Amino acid sequence: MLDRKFVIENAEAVLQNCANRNVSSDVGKIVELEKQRREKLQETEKLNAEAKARSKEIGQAKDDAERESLKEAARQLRADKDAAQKAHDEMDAQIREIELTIPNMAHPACPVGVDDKSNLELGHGKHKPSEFDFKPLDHLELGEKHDWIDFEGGARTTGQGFYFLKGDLVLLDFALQQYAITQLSARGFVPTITPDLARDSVLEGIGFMPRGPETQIYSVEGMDISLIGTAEITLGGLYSGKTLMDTELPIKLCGISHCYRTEAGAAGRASRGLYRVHQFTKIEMFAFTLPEQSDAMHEEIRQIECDLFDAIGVPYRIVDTATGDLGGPAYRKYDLEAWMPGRGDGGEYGEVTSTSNCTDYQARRLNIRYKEKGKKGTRFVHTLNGTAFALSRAIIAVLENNQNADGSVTVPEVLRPFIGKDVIGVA
RNA sequence: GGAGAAGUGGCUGAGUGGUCGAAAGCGCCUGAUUGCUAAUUAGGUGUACGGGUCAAACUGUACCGCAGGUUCGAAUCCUGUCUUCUCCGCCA
Repeated sequence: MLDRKFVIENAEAVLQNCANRNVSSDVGKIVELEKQRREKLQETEKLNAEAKARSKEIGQAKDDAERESLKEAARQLRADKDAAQKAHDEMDAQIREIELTIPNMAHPACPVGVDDKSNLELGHGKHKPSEFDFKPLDHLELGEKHDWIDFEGGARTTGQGFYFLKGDLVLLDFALQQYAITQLSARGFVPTITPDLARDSVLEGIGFMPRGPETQIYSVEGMDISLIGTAEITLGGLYSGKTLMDTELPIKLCGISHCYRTEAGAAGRASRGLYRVHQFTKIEMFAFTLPEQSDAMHEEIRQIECDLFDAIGVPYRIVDTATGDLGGPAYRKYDLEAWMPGRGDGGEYGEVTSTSNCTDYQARRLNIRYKEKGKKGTRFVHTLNGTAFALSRAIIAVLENNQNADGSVTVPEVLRPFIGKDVIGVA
């Protein structure tokens, strides 16, 4: 959510931004409604002040007659005030409804375009895609060969898109988690295991739609909680409604959680294997910062993502996401797309991480503020998130890039201490 | 899951229908004073949204977990809800 005053005072820029993001919001209506709302607010407050004054006089009334007449006057004023209040609240609700549809403003350097075709490639990782002197398998073929992944069993027990991970792949999964947690911890991100469910109000604050036909989220029947699609939700919700001290910031967290996604409407884009699944584990970075820290923090998180994927020997490219592909909360977003030799014909890049600077967009919805010592008032914090490893996709990248002619997979050196093997899938 | 108790300002904690944004203490800030990492003393010290101003000063409204209700008037009474604590049950 944007600041209401900002929207009113910069209606044209906000409208242009909506267009750039391929979102339609009735900004003009907000401007008009807000003007009316303020008038109504003043009327309400005036009536209320008047009613309060009468009520106070009742306590000191000389006699019953005077008391009764004051009561009547107060009753009338209160009724008028209630009517004005109601009108005001209705306008306020209408404004808020529109406000919720307005996306965050975009970083000035953000490539402008209505969809991902305008995404800008910023650079590549340390490693180049391998030249295999054999025909590389995709991760599903590798998984089948070694009995690592069982989608059939997943479908039988749970449903399409669920899977069992088995054997050495489990060790690889844990190794990636451990490595990420170790690295992030060393860089000041506090390891944090979060709930896998969150209140719908928190989901909404982060920018997800918990229910409805377009939802990507599994919700729990009869309760206002849902399975989270990412730890961003719970980590962001962690300080909802709180006012932090500026000296506490930045707060850097390394979230560990399962992620559940319905992937509704993704059928046409269905991908083989682990690429698009209903449940996976994710190690997620999250930061609460001062406004002036968020740009630098965003670069820091992006750099960590690069370091992690460089460390596990996966080739990738960095993408600066175009305005139309940013989603609602992001001010700027970088994706890492890993080279996946088994994807498409002869390999393709596939998204493995994403880091967003959401500035104060989520903080305003979640009401997360900070206070500067000695200064009056509070301001909203900035929030940022970024993927360290999404297990499933990181596994794809490791398996496909490090495979050998015999179908075994060389374990990236940094992961070996956690696995205890140099190679997995040896016949 | 069952039964109780409680949720007040940065903290502790008063307040059971009117003059309460809320006593007191602590903490914090400012000044005074004492030559000594402190004591004493005076004053100040919440947030949000409006009005006002170049900016302040100043000023209106709301906020005593949250949402409703009763009443001329609610921190105070009623209902619901959330959270916390205690006891019981169950259980990894």
